[in-house]
Amino acid sequence: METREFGDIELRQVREHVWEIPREGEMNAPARVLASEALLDHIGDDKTLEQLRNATHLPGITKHAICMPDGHQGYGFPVGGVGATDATDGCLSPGAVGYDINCGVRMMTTNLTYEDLQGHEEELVDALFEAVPSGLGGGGVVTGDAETIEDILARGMRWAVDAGYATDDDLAHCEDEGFRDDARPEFVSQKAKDRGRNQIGSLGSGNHFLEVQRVTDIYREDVAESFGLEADQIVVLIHCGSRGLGHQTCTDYLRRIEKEHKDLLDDLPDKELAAAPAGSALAEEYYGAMCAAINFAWVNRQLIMHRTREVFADVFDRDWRDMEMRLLYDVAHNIAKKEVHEVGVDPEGRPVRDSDAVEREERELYVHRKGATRAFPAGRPELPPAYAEVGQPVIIPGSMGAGSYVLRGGDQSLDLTFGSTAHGAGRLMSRTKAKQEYWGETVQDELREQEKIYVKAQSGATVAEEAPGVYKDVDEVVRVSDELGIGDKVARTFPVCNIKG
DNA sequence: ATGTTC
Repeated sequence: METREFGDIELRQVREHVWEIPREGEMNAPARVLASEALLDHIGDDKTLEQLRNATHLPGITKHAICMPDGHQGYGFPVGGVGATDATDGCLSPGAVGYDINCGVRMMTTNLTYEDLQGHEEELVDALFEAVPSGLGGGGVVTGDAETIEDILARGMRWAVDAGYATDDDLAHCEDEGFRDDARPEFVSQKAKDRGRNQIGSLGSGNHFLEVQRVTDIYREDVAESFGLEADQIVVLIHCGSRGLGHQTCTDYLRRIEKEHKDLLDDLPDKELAAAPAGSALAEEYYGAMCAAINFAWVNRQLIMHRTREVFADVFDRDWRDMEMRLLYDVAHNIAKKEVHEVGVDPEGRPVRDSDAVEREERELYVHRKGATRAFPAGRPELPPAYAEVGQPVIIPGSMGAGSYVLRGGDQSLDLTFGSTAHGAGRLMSRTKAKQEYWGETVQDELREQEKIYVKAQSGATVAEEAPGVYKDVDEVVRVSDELGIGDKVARTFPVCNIKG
């Protein structure tokens, strides 16, 4: 069996695209990397593997710590990491969720074709840029008073329905129906709420964007039909998170963990893994606060989608309902969730990998997905009726020059990844390096002239940082997901208009 | 990712 070495870490190949760091020393489980040889070279290039091995030290980590094909190093726990910890005697880790709680992506379909849009690209990109708040700092679609922010945190997209920004159909096409019942706004600090108040409905900066795209390829006709996708169709992708509110919430709880659970931190190889013991008051409070920030992010994406419908109605002089602007799905890729999974256990009832298991039991776990997307196959009870028979849509954004993919949850995902797959292309170089290599305006000119992609951004520096060349090959990431059967290719899109911070 | 350096 083939092995690969990166520094002091040796990976053994289990089978194609599956690599394992064997359990040793203080590790509580082996680690696994799901990658082709080419992607593994990227993953071995930074601290991802060391961070993944560190993650296996988390109390109660079950089966494996897993790195998706687009993994790269993050704060403590790798981006592209999945870690399922026992919800009773394990831990809950803000570091394994990330700063941008419920960063995620949604796709809205339309009945427009690329032909309908051609000639209107500049008008559309200008109107979207005008209507959708973006960039660092404040300014949102709505400004919330103290009562509104509480309501948004508690009720997520249900608030948006009552306020006239969402329909029941939108709710039915969102992970968790756009609402986490476990949200506890009282555990979100006043400072975080104050930061969130004037950012309700705003894109933010960095890799966040809104993109109008056309469908170029269909890989599974029957699934695409269930998703309402066909070639040449115009769709809209919205990628953003919980802005300052989620960031502040993460910061608040990292600090409290350092103060209140120093003993646990001292036992971990990296303090940035920052976990609170399951069942502790702090774990319960963080879970309630994180769920509230999750609700905020869903409202954020909903308000941006609402504005997008208004802009399309203006530009094409038609009601958005006539253009059938429907939410296909909204997926979170920075979250933790209590989920029940079947795991193999040893004779003492301890979760072990399948090859060492004597029987299988259902366990309640905190599934941390940090830069990883839920990818549940048909049959999981969490799926909404629209996708119960076909599997959930998974949306994987590529760079602004490459386009994106729609997948559906694969039938191997529950066995391999606790029902997860990748979340994007993954960065190849740092933001600093990107700014040395690229100039924003040049990138925009080339995309427009060579690819008919219209990009408008608050900052030229952001365009340089997000240039297509700074990302890995999204096709390769998706190929691995499809071949492993964790997320199956359904359709591919290509950018038409892109706005960003 | 982020009122981009508590």
